[in-house]
Amino acid sequence: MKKKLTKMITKAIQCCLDTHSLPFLEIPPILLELPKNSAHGDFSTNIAMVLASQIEKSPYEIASLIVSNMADNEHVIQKVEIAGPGFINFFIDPRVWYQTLHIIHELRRAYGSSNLGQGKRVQVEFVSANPTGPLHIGHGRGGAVGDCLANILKAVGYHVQKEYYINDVGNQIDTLGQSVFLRYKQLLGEDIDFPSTYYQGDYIRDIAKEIVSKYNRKYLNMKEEDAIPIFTSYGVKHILNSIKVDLEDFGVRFDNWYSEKELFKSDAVHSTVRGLKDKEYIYEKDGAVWFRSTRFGDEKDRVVVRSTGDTTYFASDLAYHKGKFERGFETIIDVWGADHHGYVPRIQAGIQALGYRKDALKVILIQMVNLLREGKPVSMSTRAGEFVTLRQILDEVGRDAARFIFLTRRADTPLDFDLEVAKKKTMDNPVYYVQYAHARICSVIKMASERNIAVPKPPEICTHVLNLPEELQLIKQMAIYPYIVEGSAYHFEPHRIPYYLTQLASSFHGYYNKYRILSHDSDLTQARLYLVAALKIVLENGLDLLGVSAPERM
RNA sequence: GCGCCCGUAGCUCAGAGGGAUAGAGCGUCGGACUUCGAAUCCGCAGGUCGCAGGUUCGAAUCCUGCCGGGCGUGCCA
Repeated sequence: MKKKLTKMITKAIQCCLDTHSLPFLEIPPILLELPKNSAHGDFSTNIAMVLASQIEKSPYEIASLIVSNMADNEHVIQKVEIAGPGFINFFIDPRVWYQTLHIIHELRRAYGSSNLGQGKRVQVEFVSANPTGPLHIGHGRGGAVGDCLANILKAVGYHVQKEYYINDVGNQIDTLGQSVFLRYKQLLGEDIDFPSTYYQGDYIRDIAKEIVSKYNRKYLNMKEEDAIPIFTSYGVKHILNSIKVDLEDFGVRFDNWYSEKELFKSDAVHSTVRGLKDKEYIYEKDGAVWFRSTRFGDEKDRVVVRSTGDTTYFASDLAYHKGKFERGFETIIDVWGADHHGYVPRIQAGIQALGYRKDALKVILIQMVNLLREGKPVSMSTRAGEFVTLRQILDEVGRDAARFIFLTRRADTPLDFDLEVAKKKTMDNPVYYVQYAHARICSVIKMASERNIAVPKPPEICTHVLNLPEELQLIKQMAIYPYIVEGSAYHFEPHRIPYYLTQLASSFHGYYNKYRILSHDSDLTQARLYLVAALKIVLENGLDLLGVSAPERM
């Protein structure tokens, strides 16, 4: 519909140019918006005002010219008005809106999908928590956003891969191995002074216990430098496994798990540094090796090889991102915690130095989650090993509520997550509001079928009896769903989907309370069933993008 | 100090490539179930969009400066 109107307007302007009723000018992109106020029509354009700034004619005059030159061959427009400072408002013929019901029923699961992405390859990397401890609530938010974003991009026609980057080498991992080893010795009766810089959580002890029960005192007699690597890899494997289980239960499944260790094995880290050296982006100072990121706008140069000879995390990241492009992704998306935002300029400098476009990388920053219970903050201290894990959230509030709440607010604003509110089944918690709309529709359809009324097929339907303002409103809302998905993809903003779904559910609940779907009027009953069945499809598709279930009963 | 993000109703937040009269939910108060699910609906109240300038036909939205909050600013990850 939008495309049709755009085309008609463009033609009308072209027509004005041809007849010289408008002076020569370049036709700017025509923006059609959906007015908030229904008195302003179904679509509205400001094109006359935009043109007025280029030529000496009043917006009203230009608008009149455009309108009088418009050819509505398909009779889709019911009425056109010029209003306000020069808006052209279009009122669409209801028959056109009824078409969208047919489209929804025909496309079903595919309704809302498009080919915006044209099959371009995109990678979304998210969560990527270090395998040194269980996932916490912040990872949950990142997981929900990354997963949903990937779903949305897929829906608009990108070829998407979801990846988890495993930082399985480096200081933190070494510390993990040492922590487990010390707990192991402690369990076997040695008197141990456990350093405060080591991982304090109970899960470390659990891993040590497991090793004791499997291997008993075997590693006690071994030299420490031989034993610790064994504890390290055992710990990593164990923790990574529980991370996978948690994510699975959270409904997040990755296409690929990428190991930093493999990056070293293939010599990618060092060869990336060498490659940069050839381009003179690398120099030595104070015994360390530096990357000249200031060349690309970073505030200072960054170390890639420490004076100890160890490469930095940043060096790995350069190699990792280079590899992403080499694997054929045109766009790569990194979902990071906002506390890493200072890292963005240097990694962007990096990919430019490696010869890729700065905007080929999009970093989505996820703000922190404030965990509350009944309005009061829940204390969390990573160092003391006291934190609320994603597992606990899943057990307490459930996957659907957790995901929906994570996705309802913009990623870049801090989020208050109240455990008690998340369990409530009221409008504090819009998950159930949306799911309830879906369940209600299922219930109505079921009731209808018990009365031997099936959801009708398109040719049997008299959609024109759907002439209530609420019904047209619902149809129009469903009609914009594909635009919502596209906009959400274009701006990398998943939160638009839950917002839309809540509005859609609200329109439905209002309609449902005011009118009856099943009545003695057979035509009307059929038409309304057809309407709500379409609504059910849209709700399902939307919830599916969020990774939230659409229950038939609740 | 410098950099990034955020300041919208009492609270939590939307506001869709500048658009017309800035919207929801919660909370207050008052109403609606013998009829398709009351996890719902309807109504009332609530605002100088942090402040001050600028850009223009038009700004919550873009630019500059200030104020307030968060985060970052390692040869840590």
